[in-house]
Amino acid sequence: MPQEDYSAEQAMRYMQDTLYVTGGKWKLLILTAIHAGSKRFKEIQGSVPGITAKVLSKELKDLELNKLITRTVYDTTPVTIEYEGTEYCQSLNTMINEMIKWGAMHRKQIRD
Amino acid sequence: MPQEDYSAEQAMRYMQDTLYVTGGKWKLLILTAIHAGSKRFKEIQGSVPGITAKVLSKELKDLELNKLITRTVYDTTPVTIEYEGTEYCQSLNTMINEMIKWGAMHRKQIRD
DNA sequence: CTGTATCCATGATGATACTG
DNA sequence: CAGTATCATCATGGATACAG
Repeated sequence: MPQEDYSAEQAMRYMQDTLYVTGGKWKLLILTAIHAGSKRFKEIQGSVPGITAKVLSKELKDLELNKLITRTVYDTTPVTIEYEGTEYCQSLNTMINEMIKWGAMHRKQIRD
Repeated sequence: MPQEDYSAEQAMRYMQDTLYVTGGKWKLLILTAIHAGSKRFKEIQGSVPGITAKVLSKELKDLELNKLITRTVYDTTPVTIEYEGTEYCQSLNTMINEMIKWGAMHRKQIRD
């Protein structure tokens, strides 16, 4: 039984909060892509396997609403749009890196 | 731009692996409940707000298949069944704790 | 390029009742 | 207590076409 910093009820609420913002099939994958350097719509779509434009569009809006990314329109011809993680988004870095690390470890495990 | 331990493609694959095992609406909440000490079916159902017996039953089977929990039948009267995290499940502790910590921080932020 | 609109299929979930 | 069965509903996502 691990010692926790929070009660079971608190832990549950906080986990729910985290999942509310980052949960679902795509958000963490999109953040991973942006985290890794993708900025343009097509670039992100290329990085996230299987995502369609419709879904990516909706998810980017959600992330923007939650202040995790910014959408900047550059007045070039044709217009260029860049998505970037906000400063606040960086608070997710530790968590995201832990998830990636676990996935790497897990992949090793199931291969053996 | 943070320095990463993995290439963008690797990071994406590993994140996908992690989400494959722990993703979806309920798995991390169930693991949080078990992590916090819940063992019995009803206990877990009581800890995870809104989950139905049908869904919990299915999710517990998935988690068992992925070797994250064990299901033990005790031959009492009436029969007692306990779910517990495996040793392998403990490798998720850091990640889960980071998610809970982030939720706690985020809740503070949005309150202000 | 960066999306939006529409239509449709599917899987996930909810409600309720029921079993060993 | 610990689930399963059945039916209905609903959100998610896929395919395709189209727009600024």
